[in-house]
Amino acid sequence: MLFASFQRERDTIWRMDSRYDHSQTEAKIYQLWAKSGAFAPAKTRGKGQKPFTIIMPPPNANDPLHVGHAMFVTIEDILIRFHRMLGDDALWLPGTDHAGIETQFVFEKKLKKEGKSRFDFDRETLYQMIGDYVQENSGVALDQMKKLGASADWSRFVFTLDKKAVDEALKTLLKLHQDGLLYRDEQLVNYCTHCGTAFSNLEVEHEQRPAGFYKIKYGPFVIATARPETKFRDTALAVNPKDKRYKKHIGQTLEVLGLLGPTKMTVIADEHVDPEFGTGIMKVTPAHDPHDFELGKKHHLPVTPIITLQGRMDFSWFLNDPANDPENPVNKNLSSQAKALKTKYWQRAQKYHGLKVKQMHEEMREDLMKDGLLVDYNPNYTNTIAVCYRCQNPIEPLPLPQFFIKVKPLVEPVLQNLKNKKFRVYGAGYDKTLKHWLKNLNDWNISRQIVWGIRMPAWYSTKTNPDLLVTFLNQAGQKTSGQISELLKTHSIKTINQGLQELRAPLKAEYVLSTDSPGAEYLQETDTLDTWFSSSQWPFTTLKSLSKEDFKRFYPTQVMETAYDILVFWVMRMLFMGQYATGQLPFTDIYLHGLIRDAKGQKMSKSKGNVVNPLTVAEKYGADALRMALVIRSTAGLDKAVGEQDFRAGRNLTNKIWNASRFILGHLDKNQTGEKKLNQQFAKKLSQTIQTITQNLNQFQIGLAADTVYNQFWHWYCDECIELGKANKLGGQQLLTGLRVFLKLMHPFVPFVTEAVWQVLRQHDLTVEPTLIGASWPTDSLAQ
RNA sequence: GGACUCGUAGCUCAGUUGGUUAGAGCGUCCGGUUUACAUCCGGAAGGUCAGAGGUUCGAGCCCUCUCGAGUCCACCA
Repeated sequence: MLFASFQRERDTIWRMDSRYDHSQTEAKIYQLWAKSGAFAPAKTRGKGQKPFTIIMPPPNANDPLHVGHAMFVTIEDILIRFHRMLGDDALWLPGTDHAGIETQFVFEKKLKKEGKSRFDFDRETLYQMIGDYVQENSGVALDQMKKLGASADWSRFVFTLDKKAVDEALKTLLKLHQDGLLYRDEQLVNYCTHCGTAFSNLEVEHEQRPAGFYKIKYGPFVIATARPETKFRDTALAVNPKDKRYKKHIGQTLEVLGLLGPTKMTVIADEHVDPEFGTGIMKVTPAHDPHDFELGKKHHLPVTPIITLQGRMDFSWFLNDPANDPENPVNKNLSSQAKALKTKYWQRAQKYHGLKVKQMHEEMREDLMKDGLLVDYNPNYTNTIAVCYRCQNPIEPLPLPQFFIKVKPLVEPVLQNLKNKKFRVYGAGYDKTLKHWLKNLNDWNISRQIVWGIRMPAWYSTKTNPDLLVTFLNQAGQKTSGQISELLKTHSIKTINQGLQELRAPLKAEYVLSTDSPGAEYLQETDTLDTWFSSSQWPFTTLKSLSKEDFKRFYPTQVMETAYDILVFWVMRMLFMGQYATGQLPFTDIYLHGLIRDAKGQKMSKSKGNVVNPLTVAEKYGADALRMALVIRSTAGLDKAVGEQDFRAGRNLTNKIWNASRFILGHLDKNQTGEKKLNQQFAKKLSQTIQTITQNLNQFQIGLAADTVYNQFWHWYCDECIELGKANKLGGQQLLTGLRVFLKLMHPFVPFVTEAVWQVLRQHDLTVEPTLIGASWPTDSLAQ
């Protein structure tokens, strides 16, 4: 039985059991690394040292790790350890993301359980509460990454809402503003009435959903629609200019009888209308349909919303019009028949007002039938609708003034750089996907109606914008809302600002963009920036927030490693934002890993109950086993099925490494010299293996490198060479050299067990390098 | 409708610029334990590399088509 102790580690006795027990080693090894100072690069870059920087994709600050995180930790740790051993100036910069919407919604759920909602608090208080909540949970993910062996430089940790990082991100916003690339506009935004915020186009999913399909009598026509509730605010009818059936109506203004009486509608012609679909005639609702909105712009139609931000029907436009009120004096001279009609419409509007869309459909169906306007109703029609990526509720396209970034000028240089191969994308065809996206990207809506995030630094003067709509909690905690000019008569601006919940500025409102308040009479926009706005700048805001020197030394970075499913959300945006803000691409190599699926290749989901918790696996089989299982034979861009048997195989490898080392150590004293020819062959093959693994890793063939080193170690070194050693055909020193080489080659993949063995070697003075994490990568000379 | 990807052993997947008898893990069968490891060792079965055609001295890999599976995008009201 062999005994060993850590060099200079007091009282830590290492017993080489016949089984490798990860639970006895991993925590100690991690501490050893931390103490050795290996995580951080040296104070200054050494002569001739190449930079190697990876900015970690920041996990959500309040989320525990899932298996996807384990994948990025493993791959990035492999790369960083490899380059650290190569002698590069290696930095792996960790951080966490505030994840605006995700986090706020988790917090709101918590509030709901306590019987509260976000509307019970002013935005400052709410922000503080969420901040405290995130603070409480933020250590979890970091500790878990350490358990997986992440050799990141924790001294350079950055959080997306750190003041310095925020300042850097806002500098870019001001630059965009100055360059005329930031604008405020009222467009149809993707509004989720359930989540209470707008989303960018990328955050909207399209789904086939059953929806009722209506054919409704519309004056002389019949129109087909799945959204009958918006017809009250239709502003035109559209037909294809080539459609013979309707040609004669083009340009006509017709009276159309609807559920609330007659309205006037002009028939316009547009190529966009498909004569084959439905009845070939389309109602135009610019306020609630993206295409109708475009059409409305083209034909100068008014934008008249009927659905509120809360997702309820708004008939105030009807109810506020005295002409519609049968009891109003303006209607006193009506005939009794006319009055009865007015009363019917008036009562309907009252009934409709405030209904949710779904209820509205039911009411309408009944009323349409009563009035004989419903030509056909198909309840089994399936339609592609936009749904919220978070809550899966339908997205309402609503007109709302928001801030947008013009992307075309930002994207151009990136496309050029892609064409000129200034950066590479590793991952099945995703370079093509990226190209396609860059070419077809729409302007980026960066406004979000939530508080957890970077507040838009836009300021509205209450003097020049008397029509700002403001909601705030007064000193007694009561909610008050109204136009600012009215509110200021009874409240001080200070009170309003302190209790401010929400500010809505009309599109024409003037604003000043500034990180500081331009004056006492200004109120700041209450919207926050899209989380991706700050993360798109992450590669340089992190480094800049640390120090000028760090930015200079580590930017641009080398590798961006993340899952392919956030290519367009994050990677693409980092490319164009980095290029724009710094004049340089933020990285040169993009490695996209696939998604981890369960053993049967099915997607992991909570509802299926097949979710693998990486920490549970790490506890059972060891972090090394988990890492190996995730990465071995994985391919960039392709999904990987991983299950219990893979973890077991990984665990078996760690045991194999442990026992092979145990054997070598126990047999060195026998001083075998071996046969010269076999020794030479051994040396040659060892060199070849080094070359292969090195080349694999340099070419980002990580799964192949893992597979190769696994097989070479197990089936060549152990099965063949050690057996030759037993027969005294291969020299003991040769085998020891081989062991050291393999420990080094395997270290990036299975860092704990290799380091544990290394420490035993060190104890026996069988290596001069004190730690494996700080050791040099083997070259094909055999002087290891 | 557009784009991308995949189809290799029973299952999950590798296969590095086209180059000897196509590999691994798990599973199956046979054998093995006097001391590195049964979390092991030796051996075996199992593949017309989806199909067809083409380029080539040579194709799992390159090209074309067909079939099958999946992902992403897309304005059919």
